[in-house]
Amino acid sequence: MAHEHDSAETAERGTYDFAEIQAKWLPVWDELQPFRAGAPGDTRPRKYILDMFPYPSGDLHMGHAEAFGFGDIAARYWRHQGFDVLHPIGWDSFGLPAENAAIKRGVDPREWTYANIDQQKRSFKQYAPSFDWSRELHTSDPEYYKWNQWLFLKLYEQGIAYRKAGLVNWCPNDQTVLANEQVVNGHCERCGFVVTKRALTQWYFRVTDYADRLLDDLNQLEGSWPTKVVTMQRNWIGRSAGADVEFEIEGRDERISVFTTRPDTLYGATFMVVAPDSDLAAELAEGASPEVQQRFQDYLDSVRVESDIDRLSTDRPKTGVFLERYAVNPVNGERIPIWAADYVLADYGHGAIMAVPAHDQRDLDFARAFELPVRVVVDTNAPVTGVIPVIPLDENGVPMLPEDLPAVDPASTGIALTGDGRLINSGPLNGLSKSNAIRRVIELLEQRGLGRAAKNFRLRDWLISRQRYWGTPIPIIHCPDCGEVPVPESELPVRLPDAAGLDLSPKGSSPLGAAEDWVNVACPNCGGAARRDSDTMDTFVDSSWYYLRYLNPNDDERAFEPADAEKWAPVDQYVGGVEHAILHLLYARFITKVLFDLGYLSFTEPFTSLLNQGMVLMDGSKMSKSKGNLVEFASELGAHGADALRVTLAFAGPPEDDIDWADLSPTGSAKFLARAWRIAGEVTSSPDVEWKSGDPALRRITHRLLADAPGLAEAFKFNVIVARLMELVNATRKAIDSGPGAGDAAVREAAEVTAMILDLFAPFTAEDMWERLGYEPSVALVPWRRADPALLVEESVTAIVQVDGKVRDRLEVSPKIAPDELEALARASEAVVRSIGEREIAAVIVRAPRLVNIATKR
RNA sequence: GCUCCCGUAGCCCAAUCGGCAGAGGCAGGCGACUUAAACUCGCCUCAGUCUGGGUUCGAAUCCCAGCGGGAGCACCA
Repeated sequence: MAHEHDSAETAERGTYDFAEIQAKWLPVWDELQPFRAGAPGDTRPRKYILDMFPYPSGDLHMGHAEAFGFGDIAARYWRHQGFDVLHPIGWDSFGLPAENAAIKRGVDPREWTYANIDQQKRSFKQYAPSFDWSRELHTSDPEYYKWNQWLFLKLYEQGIAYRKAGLVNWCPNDQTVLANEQVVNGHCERCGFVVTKRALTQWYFRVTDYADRLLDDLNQLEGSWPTKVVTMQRNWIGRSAGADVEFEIEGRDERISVFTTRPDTLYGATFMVVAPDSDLAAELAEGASPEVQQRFQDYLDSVRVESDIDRLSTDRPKTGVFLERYAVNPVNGERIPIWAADYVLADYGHGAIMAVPAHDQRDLDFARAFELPVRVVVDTNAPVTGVIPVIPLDENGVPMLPEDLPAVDPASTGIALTGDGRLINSGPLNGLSKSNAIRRVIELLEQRGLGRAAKNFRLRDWLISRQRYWGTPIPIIHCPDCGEVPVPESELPVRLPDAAGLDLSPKGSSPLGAAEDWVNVACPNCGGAARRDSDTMDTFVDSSWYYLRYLNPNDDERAFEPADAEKWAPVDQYVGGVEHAILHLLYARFITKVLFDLGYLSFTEPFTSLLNQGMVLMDGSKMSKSKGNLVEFASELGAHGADALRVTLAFAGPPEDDIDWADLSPTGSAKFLARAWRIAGEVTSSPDVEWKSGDPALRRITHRLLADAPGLAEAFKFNVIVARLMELVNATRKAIDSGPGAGDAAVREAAEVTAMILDLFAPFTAEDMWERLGYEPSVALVPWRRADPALLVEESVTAIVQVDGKVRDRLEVSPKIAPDELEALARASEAVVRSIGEREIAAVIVRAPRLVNIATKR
């Protein structure tokens, strides 16, 4: 009998089986398409939620699961809030891995890439993020990269895209050039090889023209972008203010300009240094004696073989060569020697500096190494107006007079005096503070035409050409007669030639150059024989504007429709890894500003809000096959199901924190989901039940969650929402088992709210619950239920009574209690009276209705 | 070396404005159900917030110093 009863009950309630639920709902969603955005006539307000699109590596891993999970929570949340949510997905499908696989295994990079996309897409479908798949795009499709080329031509017209010769970063492993941003601590950002320099002619985007705006507009992003990313971008752009100062050079007609942030120390300049690898150094050396020329040449050779990584080591002894040439200090006419030294960089400022060893540590190190004079021009012990002077104390704690201060001679201490102070030994600047002296000396220089206020950036122009196959061909034709000729827009796209028959192995020049049929063309201008530019674009060009292509990825008339951009863009919520803090995000900001200037966009920042998810670690370190700590996404998915994985990752902690898979329990998440799901099957009331008749205690918990969840979601506190859902499910369980029972209206209400909110984290379970509760799919489109304000106020609150900050009593009072009434109750409390004892009351702080603190005299 | 972030139960994490340190989970313990086990359900244990100062009626929260961990930058004139 008992057995029979059990099976009857099981048949009615069922058992939670994630595989069954997944298989049940996937086809339904495919049919219903609840995540299609921008339906004609849809009047809902719009939100654009975007995940950084993936490189198609073939499989999803835990990092994807986490990142796309967070993006999906946001997308689902805004849908419940009544928004028409655009949540697209696509593939960043150009790039080296495809090419390297082709070289290694002889497969076609295109086939390799698209096979990977197929596989990864199948994984995605299992995980069920609420993507609008109808907008899927591939950057390696001609339909996409055509518009990359269009963008290039627009930039070319503006003079923003240009070609120049220069020393560029070179990765000897990938056999290609790298942008500055792709060199991390002297290593290739992709493969980790040590980067070297090569003299090459390459294509650049003039991002430095936008440096000021890229920096200043970061202020708008503060608060909605992670502080870390904003700081990193600020540092990367690296604006510094100072002056350009011109020095006459003996035996040279033209003056040399140097940039300095400390023009106030101009009287302390005792020598000049030029970058050995600059044209300037070569020219100066030419005018010197043969021995000097030889020594310079030897030095230059030794500098050239140095990799960046050597140059980066900070406490390396200073090296250099005296060029036996002299410059003239514009303010005091002093003759100072000119040296070539590698601590001065050729591509920053003017590739030359005035050296002030007393007040700059690097210059001081150099001066001490080569016994050059050191002259102090700022007395850093002197008090400065407007600044409270810090007067040093002697060993007895008595303030020291300036004349008693220890001698601080940088030449002997080896420590440069970089602080503020009063100018000395500086003619008209004597007595001024640092900032006043800077202002004054710039005035003097400007009057005499020998200098001016100036600013400089660490940011360099973006090198965008690559000598590799699998990328967007640069739409330029080189004609012997006409020079650089842009491919006419009507002839776009310039399609990539077939890989078949091409040697893709890295040679330092583009494989496209060998595709004779492709590379040889008639000049669009004169019709003569000409050659296509055979370089391809950095894939960061592809991703710098893809967010706009999603608006209508099939538009073959234009890259995007400005009216669509007006409707949807900028992106309301962008989600992705912090590894793109500089690269991708800086480039996308830059291109957005360019498109704004060209009149295609009405906004200047692409991503209004940014969420950087942390990493998924295993046993404290990054997962990798070689470490043997790899947790496979596919096997976890098979073991626990998509929903349990999503809940586990969302619950693990704040999204921006790194999480350790070893600390997590997908089994625990699955148990929670099963608990929630079972409740939906136990509800016996019908959907038209009167909510108000429900148990008030349970309703209060439900409505508090309804009220709090939006704030939590918008602050990305997804882990807290999951915890609150668990609390609600526990309370509902209790209401069924030992409270008003499964038929109570509050139980149904709690179950429905659980399903609605659970949809953010566990869409399959939520959808199934929704059905069990008697509704049609999809729960994803259910509007957020409004919290009843009446249920948010407590009937009574616990007021705590403190004496000298220590809790002595608790009182149950009305939330509307008057402060003096509460104080009277507190003073009457026996525990409080006992605690105060004989002491006299000094003050009573009342914060009705929560707290009374009685402070006594001590 | 410089800058920024973080230190709360055995572990992962909560804690609107400075106002009861605990919401949730993991692990652990006890119990109910079971012939038994699993599942499920119920109950329980556990910290005074890294250390030392300071401000305050009151500090996990604000300030200073130190210790520990993480990140970024690192010859940028």
